[in-house]
Amino acid sequence: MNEIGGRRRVTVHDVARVAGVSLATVDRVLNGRPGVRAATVEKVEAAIAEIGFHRDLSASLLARARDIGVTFIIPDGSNAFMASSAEAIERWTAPALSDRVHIQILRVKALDGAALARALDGLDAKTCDCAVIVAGEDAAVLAAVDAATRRDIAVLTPVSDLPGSQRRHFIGIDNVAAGRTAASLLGRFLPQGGKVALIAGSLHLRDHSDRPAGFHAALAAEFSTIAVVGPLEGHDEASQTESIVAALLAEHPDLAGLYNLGAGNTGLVKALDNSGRAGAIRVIAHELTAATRQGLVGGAIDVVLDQNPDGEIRQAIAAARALALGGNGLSGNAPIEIGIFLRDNLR
Amino acid sequence: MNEIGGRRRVTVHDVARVAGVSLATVDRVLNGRPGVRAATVEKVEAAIAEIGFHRDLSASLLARARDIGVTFIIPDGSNAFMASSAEAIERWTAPALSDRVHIQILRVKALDGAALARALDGLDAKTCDCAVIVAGEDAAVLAAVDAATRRDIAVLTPVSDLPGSQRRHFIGIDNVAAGRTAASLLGRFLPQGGKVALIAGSLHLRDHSDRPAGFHAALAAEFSTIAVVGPLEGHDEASQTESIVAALLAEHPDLAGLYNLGAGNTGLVKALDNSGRAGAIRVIAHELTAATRQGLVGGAIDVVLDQNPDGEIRQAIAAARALALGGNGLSGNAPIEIGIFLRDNLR
DNA sequence: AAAGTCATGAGGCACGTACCTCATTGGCGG
DNA sequence: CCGCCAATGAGGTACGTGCCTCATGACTTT
Repeated sequence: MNEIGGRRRVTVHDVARVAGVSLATVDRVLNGRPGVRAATVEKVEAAIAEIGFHRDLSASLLARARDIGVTFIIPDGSNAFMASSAEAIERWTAPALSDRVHIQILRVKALDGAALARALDGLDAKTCDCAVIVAGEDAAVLAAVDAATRRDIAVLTPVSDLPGSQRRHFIGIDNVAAGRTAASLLGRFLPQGGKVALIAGSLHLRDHSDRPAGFHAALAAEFSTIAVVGPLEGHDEASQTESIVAALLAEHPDLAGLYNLGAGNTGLVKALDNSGRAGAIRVIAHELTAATRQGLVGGAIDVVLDQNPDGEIRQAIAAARALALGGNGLSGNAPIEIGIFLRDNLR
Repeated sequence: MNEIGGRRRVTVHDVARVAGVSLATVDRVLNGRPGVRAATVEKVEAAIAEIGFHRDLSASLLARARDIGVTFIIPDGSNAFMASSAEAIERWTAPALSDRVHIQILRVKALDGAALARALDGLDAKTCDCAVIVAGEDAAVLAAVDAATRRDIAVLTPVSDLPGSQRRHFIGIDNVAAGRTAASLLGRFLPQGGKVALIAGSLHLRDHSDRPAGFHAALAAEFSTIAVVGPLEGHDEASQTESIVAALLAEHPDLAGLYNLGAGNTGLVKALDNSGRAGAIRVIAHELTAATRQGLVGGAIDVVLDQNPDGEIRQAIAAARALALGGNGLSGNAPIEIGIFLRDNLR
């Protein structure tokens, strides 16, 4: 009794019966194989719509000879966000295996479009149904993405979108909104107005250029009493960020707020602590990592905006599964929300 | 070739071979059927661990004769949060069907423990593997939950925990942390200190008593210059909340902040707009609904704390699937985070 | 010693789909 | 009219697990 509440499950047999064709023909239509007249295809599709047939993913997955392969290509290096993404991927590897999704991680040199393109080109459609990449806007990468798509490998681009490419799906936060949110919080934190510093990492990645745009726009629209210093570039690097912040603090004794939209937060916290002004300046940073966590708990950082890598990974896996199983992969996954963390709601 | 990268899938046959027992015995162990000596059980479990066997959910689901039934029992009435939960449930009904999860919604009278208990008692294990309920701390409900658990129906309690029961899993935000977060934000919004009003709904539900606890604790610890007015009870009702807020605003011309931890936000926004002081008072409310959305966009509300019903529903479905399939259901689902929304990061 | 109980083995069918091979049909051109 | 080919039918096997029946051997009870 494959039923709940007395209704039998609708199967391919039902489709065949209603359409007045054989099972083999239904199968040909369902799996896009050749050898069916257009008129017959329509009959089958009408029957599918009429009785509300939905392919049973369990049986489908069981019947197809091979499992689903998903390859994550992530930048190598010391970037804390990427490290936590990698952790999240590893955390989900075993559970995904229960759903016959095999996960593989490939590391490439950070910010090297050519290397990423080579990695993409090297993917074999036999062992990889779906690639998940973090890419800058690079011509070589765009070409590689399109080539992979033509080889029947779906490409997902979390974190940073690739507008010009054939990518199937974007998973990630709205970085303009993130910048706006930082501005809006700082504005409310400083009702008297004041001087606020903006620190960027590299402007190469799209997410790092969207954020300042949103930040400036929101400040201009709502908080005209706040003046912005910068942007200064910390190159996502702890020691550089530390010296920049230290210089900044020395130069502006009246600094009231600070927004670091890049990485290198270890340096940020160190500089603030050393200056003795931690807690007196309202600070917003990005990505929940060991460094920003410590900053929150210690009081040097007020708010952390987070991309929720765990959620992104989960969604990427779900989307990959849906894509590989013939769905469109877009159904029913909400966009990732911007995580906002204070000391008080740290998970 | 059921493989990726050349490694064959580990099946029950492999377990049987490695353990040196028959397939039937492995099956008995895996599905908790009687008739196996303890020593043999250990042999099988050792083999499972050794070769890393994981039950194939697809095949398992396919093999068992019936699908998974999940019943959501939600309070009837005009509560906006429940309405958006119901929407989220309906949104996920179709996608869940692809995974052989049948979703059913049962509505009971709000805040009526006896009615909820009756609904739970009426569930048949034949058509329902898992019930998801929102319950107050009621003796009748606790008993019904335990009874359902004994009938092999797993019970999940999102939103509001039931500490004394046999519930299998809690999905929901940390409401003490939510209260702390509201306090922490208001404290930072009002660096000069000031008077802040606290409005509660009913203190019957656990979430509504946890929030003020966190709120007061955080204020006391970090923001001693802020004085609290209240708590006043709005009974989660728009008209009552409106009159309370109107009276409050009239009585305290110097009110600087407001935290409504209950529902009835339509009334809150109306009272603020009518007073002409919307935007001049920092306001924090709960649950992203049409009313709070409007408040955010219009400027009457600064921040909304949200339980993310969509995420909760998704997790409840996933947990129900895992539970019904013999897993423990707890693996790999992060606790729900507190959503923090400003006008700038509205989704 | 006979009868009974318990642990286990052996094997088979079912679930719904994918994919394969081998007929069979009908229409077409030569 | 014959042969060719495209379209379709018929039917099988496989995927990995759940669940069922029946047989067998060992050990206990009377």
